[in-house]
Amino acid sequence: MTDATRPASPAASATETAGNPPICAAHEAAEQLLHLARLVQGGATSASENRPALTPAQWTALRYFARANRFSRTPSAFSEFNATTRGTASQVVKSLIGMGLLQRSMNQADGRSALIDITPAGRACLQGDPMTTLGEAIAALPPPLRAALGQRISALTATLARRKNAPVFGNCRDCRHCDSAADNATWCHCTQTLLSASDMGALCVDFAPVARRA
Amino acid sequence: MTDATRPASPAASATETAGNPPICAAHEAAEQLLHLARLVQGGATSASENRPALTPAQWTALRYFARANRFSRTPSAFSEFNATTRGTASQVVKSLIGMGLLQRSMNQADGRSALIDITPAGRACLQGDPMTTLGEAIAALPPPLRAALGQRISALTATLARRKNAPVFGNCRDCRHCDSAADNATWCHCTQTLLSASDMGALCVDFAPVARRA
DNA sequence: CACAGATAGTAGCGATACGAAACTAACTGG
DNA sequence: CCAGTTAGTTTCGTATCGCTACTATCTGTG
Repeated sequence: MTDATRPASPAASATETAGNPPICAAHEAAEQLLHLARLVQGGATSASENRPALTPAQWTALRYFARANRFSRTPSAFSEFNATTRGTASQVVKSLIGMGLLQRSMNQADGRSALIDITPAGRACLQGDPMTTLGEAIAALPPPLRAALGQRISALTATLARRKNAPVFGNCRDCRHCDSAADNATWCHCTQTLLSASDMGALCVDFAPVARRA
Repeated sequence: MTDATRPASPAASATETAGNPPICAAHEAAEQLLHLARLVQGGATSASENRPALTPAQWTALRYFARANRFSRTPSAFSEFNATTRGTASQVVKSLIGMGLLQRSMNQADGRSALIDITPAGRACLQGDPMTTLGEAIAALPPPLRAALGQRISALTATLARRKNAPVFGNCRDCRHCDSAADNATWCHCTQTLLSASDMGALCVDFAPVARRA
């Protein structure tokens, strides 16, 4: 391939990126981060035997209801988490229920509220989550780098969520509502319940530096 | 709020997250990363005076054509970059041209190819890019953390892109086609052209650990 | 108890994103 | 000259997603 096949003359190169301040490293990193997310979600979401070709929104919902604790598995909480409207969230949930990946049950104490739980089929489906490729890539990092990366991303998420007026959705282990009395159990002052060890790693709407219901 | 208002009995808590292996840190970081991207793109993309309410895909395209070098500003290159089809990329470009944010010109050497350039209006529009909130949050990090974060994200992007059969799209300064002879200019063996300093910071389709045209 | 206001969830509408496939035009190699 | 490839567009069907309106339920106050 010779120079003649290239579109721009050398003289043209002066104008094309001129007048443009050199992109700062932070801006560039932000672009790469969005690009990374796009690569995970967009590229070739084809179905296979154990991967039923869910849309990005459906994967997000399935992941959410697999990870959220029992106070947070409602359509409304998911809509807040995902920075969308309740209507949109309701549709996504409905579609997943129709596939048998989620199931709905009534809240005995509040007739308005619905409890959404992931089904065994839903858990099996999560094994084919396209996001796991990213998880594996992160897992391949040396442990100190991986830990630092996770901390940074968490902090950025919190910053952005605050700026977008979305709730922060942290883990109970970092929540100031929680009182770690014993080794295996923790008292949550917000929900007035005793949390098991598995609860501690789950997402919670009531996560708070800022108390929302106290 | 008392315990009675809470939906699940303590006994139910044993089943809801049981049978679920504790989510590993890498998986959790991957989820947070996608969540972060969602917060940037999804939440309240309302229009204001200098921000014309573009869709996420349109923002991505506008950013791409602002940053890509002169060999990479084509609809096809953008479609590869964004892990989408040429048809979709064509539509997004057309819409931005209709808004006057991009402009098209013919490639003299190849009648099939189109050159897409960002207009002054497009550059002005980028000032209102919702992604800048993320850029600012990253810029607020201490410099060593920021640099490490950027490196990690770049590496992850490259890994994922390779796995998705998408091109890697790096900067010329990291490309092995490039031969830094002088301080201000670099010879690119791939395109047989002399690159200016501003070219070096731009995205290139021909970026290569793997030579695609050599 | 009555009632106003807030909240959980759903339904329908419209605009749009996106991928798949078909198509045209132009380039490339023999 | 001609088969094969590549750049780009168009069309179409599906799904996303925000918005608005609506119902049902809960909560607080007098």
